[in-house]
Amino acid sequence: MARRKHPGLVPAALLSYRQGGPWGAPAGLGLPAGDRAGELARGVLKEGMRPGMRFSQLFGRTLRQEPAEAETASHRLMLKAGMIHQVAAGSYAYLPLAHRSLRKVEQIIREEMDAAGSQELKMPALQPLELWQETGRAAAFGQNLFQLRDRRDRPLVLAPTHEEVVTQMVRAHVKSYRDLPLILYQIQTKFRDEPRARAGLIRVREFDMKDAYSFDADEEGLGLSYGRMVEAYKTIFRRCGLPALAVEADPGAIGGKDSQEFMLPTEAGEDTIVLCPACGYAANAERATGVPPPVSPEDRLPLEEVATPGCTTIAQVAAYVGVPESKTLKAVFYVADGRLVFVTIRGDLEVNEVKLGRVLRARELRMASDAEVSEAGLVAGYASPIGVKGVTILADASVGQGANFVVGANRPGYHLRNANVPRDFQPDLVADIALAQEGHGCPKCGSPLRASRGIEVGHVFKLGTFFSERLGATYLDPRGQQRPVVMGCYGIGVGRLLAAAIEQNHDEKGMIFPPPIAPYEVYLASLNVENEAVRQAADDLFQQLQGAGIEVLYDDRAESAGVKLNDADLLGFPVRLVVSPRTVKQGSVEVKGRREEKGRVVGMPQVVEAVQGMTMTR
RNA sequence: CGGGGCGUAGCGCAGCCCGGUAGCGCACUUGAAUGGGGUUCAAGUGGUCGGCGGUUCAAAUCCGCCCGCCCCGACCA
Repeated sequence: MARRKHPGLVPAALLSYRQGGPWGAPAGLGLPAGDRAGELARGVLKEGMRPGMRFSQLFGRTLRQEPAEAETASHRLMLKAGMIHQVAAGSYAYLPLAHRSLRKVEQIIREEMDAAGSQELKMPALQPLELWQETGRAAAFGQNLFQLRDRRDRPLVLAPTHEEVVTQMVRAHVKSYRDLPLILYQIQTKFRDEPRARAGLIRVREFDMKDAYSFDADEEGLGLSYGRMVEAYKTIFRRCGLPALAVEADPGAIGGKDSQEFMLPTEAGEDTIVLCPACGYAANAERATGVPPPVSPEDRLPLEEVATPGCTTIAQVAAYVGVPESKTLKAVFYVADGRLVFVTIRGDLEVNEVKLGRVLRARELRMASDAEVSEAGLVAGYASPIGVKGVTILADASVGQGANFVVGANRPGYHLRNANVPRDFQPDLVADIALAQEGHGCPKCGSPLRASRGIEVGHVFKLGTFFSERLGATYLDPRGQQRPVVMGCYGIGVGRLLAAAIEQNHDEKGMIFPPPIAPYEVYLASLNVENEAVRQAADDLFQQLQGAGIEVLYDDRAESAGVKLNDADLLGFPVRLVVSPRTVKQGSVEVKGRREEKGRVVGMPQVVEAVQGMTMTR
């Protein structure tokens, strides 16, 4: 830690940043009175945040080498910059720089949620397990739910989300249609015992989330609330400087109607999204519909057996028989809630397990083991939907869009060619269970789809009456009828948003913060602090900037120029100011934007104005 | 949970095979020089070698068990 003057005992009133306490400025110097109104007008974000900080007193240090464990850019850079500190797998402390960014994100979220008419509150993270059993979600979350017991041995959970509690609370306080509509939100710590935490703040086990819940009298009301939240989200991401993309998402186990995810496109993303450059269709690959490449029509030929020794994969079979993969049928076996399901799909396509699970209404879905497959009388690698009994056969829609397929013969070393539906076998169910892939046709306009990776930073969801029915959250309508409230929920991962922003905005030297969420707006470096004139000029400039309400980290450390300039690039604030013997001699300062190649020299009296010109973008 | 890798100073690593004084670079402290892209020299501080047990005269090193962390997969309202 940097050496500093011990603050000693200072009356509390003097510690306010307005007074210029020993942390914000040298004792005794004090800060100019400043223009608080003007400062706030530049962005309510500054509320409660001290605008200036000396690097020599900042908690957290930048590292020369990067911790070996970090691979993802945001993880690596945040560790290197001393912004985060790992405490356990998926559990991080936010040091002051990260904390400032997070507070800015939260503040933007608050402003937009408030503007959309929702009310902030805060619910407990510690909740009785019983509440989660009432809705069946204790089982649905399974191992992901953190559970613990109190001293009286009562089972408790650390909440992964708050639908149960908010619904229970609304049940007690909402009685009439006159109490609706209602949107409540909080920014709260969530706990999820993820199977694998990864990539720094991208997937963690303890994280802060803004979660909002809407309560309406009917579906139409829900539509309005949902629309308002979508608009608020667009504004939030735009204000954070992030081009988040709204994509159709899978509604999940609760079975709501609409669901959209807000994705930030980046290679480090965990999700695949498919989008149509022509018409704007965009969906999570879990959910997306793609039109598979067509196959040319042909006459139905008679079924015949062919020997295919050693051909147990689609690629081998297609090559051996001499047909394209799109003229074969793939057989995949799943166990859905204990029941074996024979899934067949055109050989050039992949099964989308999310769609499959939804079609089967399965709570638990997994691939079948080889043993389970042979117990059902099927031959792995040569399994055939033709002549199978006692097993549910589910065919992808693509099976009906081709003819004369090569399928297994259900005996080792043989396949059948010229299989046709429904002539040769009749599926119990035909549905779209194919994974949409790059190059498939857009379901809206037919143009080729593109695929991209993305990080989910927000999710909005129409819940309907799932929770209100189970927990008895009802209201009386104007005719005195008791009805369940209709709900929606809306989440944004705050820390993940910060990580995603860095993921998307960095170069080989460091982070490049979108200005609205940068920890500070300005990095002020003094080169050669031993030089009294430099020190004096930099100190003065530091005071001036703070007085103008500009957020500035003043690098007053006795470090070499290289160290300071590299740290400036690493931390990636929007503006870098350099005061050096050279600039002092000219009565000027070097001003450089983080994305700019070269700085420019600005006369000392014009510096504040120049900086304001570069940071007033919000 | 399956596969792989790793735990030695705040960070990056060597030492381990072949048992015998715990080392290097960075960071940190002191002094001197330097002063626009991780500068130089000198002298220092800092370590339960992840934990427990075993073998041995002697364990960072060999053996066993456990714990933690990372990556891939599975999983993921």
